[in-house]
Amino acid sequence: MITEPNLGLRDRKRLETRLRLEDAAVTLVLRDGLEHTTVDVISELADVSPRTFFNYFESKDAAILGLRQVEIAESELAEHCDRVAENGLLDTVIHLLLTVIGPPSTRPTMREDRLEILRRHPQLLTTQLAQFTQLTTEVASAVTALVARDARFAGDSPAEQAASADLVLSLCGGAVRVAVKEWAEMNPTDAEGAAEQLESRAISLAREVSVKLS
Amino acid sequence: MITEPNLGLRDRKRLETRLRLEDAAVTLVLRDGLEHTTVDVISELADVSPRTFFNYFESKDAAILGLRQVEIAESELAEHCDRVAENGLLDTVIHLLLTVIGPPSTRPTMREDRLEILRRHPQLLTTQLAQFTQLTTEVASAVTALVARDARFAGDSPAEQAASADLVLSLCGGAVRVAVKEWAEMNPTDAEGAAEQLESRAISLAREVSVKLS
DNA sequence: TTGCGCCACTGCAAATTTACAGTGATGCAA
DNA sequence: TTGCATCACTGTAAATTTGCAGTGGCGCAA
Repeated sequence: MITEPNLGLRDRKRLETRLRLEDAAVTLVLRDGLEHTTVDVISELADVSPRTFFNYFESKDAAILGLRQVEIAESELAEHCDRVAENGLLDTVIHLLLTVIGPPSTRPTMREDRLEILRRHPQLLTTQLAQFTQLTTEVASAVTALVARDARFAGDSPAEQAASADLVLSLCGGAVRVAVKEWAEMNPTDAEGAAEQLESRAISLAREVSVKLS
Repeated sequence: MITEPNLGLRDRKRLETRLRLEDAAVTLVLRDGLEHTTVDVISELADVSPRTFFNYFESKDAAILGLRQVEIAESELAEHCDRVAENGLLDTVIHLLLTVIGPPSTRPTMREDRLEILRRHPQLLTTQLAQFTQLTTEVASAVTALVARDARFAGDSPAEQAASADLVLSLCGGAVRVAVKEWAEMNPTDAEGAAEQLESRAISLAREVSVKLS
């Protein structure tokens, strides 16, 4: 059991429960197939009640695919706003994206297992796509809020701010995507603690490009 | 991990938490001594917050000695009352006593460990004694309620009922004590599932005597 | 003696989990 | 076609856990 530092007891247990549910879902689907894996047995294997399952995931598919519920609370946004002053907009948006995507699972083979599941049950791709769409929308509005609070865009019109937010999101999204791809291509044994490096790698990618373009 | 049957998810987890706390307390006291074992480290080893510790035990000593908080809820009493109709008063009181004492821990060496702790830290005997006193008092009032609901004592005065309750409690307490002593003297390897036999042994002891005296 | 820190323990509000009783969709057997 | 069972999912109240800010005792150093 990898102990997550910087996390209080409550948050650590929440994370562990989420991972137990994802592990149980993936394991059971691989063993018994999608239709024979009910929410009840997933919850039983994860040692929580079925109702708790739906406190963590919007649907059975979401647990199988590891899709997190996307909703940026006002308080959370405030934290990110504080980051803007210290670290700049790019860093903040990248941090926000990684927060939304969530920490990669502890199980090393999780990625391969999920790809195998998608291969066997292509209907899950629908859920996958829908989630990506919603995720982009949600994050976009948050980024808009962040841009509106940034001094450099303070005088712009709302329309201009929205456009800037879209561009910032594109840039940061691309940086995260590249960083994740690099991470995904790493030798699994090297993946130790790469989660933290993911953020700094994405940030330096984004900064590089933005400096070159400025 | 021994799975307890007949128990819902909520009750099973509550039992596991209690046992984790008792295990942690005994382990740490044996390793580090009584004064170096704080509630904080016990809770940390049991993976709950220190506040939760005090939801389960009235004091640090209670956890070390495995003394359960004694309080017989109205609903619990109602269940026991149902047993009176089916099984008779003696069976019911004995069942109540064993419920209050609580199921023996899963760890086989727990008894020896606690005796060793009492040897090293005799001041814990004070807590032990105090608890026994309170336990007797609490159970006594419950037994009084049970007697009051028993058809054979229905016509008696409250004073007579109270006296009968005391005698019934003495008899059943003695039976349980003898049964526990027999159990404690068993070869530890034979102690498998003896918890259930404990009750039937105590019941037959009490019945034997009451038949002989009637 | 005084202050300071550690520790046992408590009160309380907020977060989390559970039990339970639903609803609606879907498949399957009579 | 008509139940009937199963399953995904939801609303809600109650149980449980946690964080936090205490209180009070006690030892120990200045």
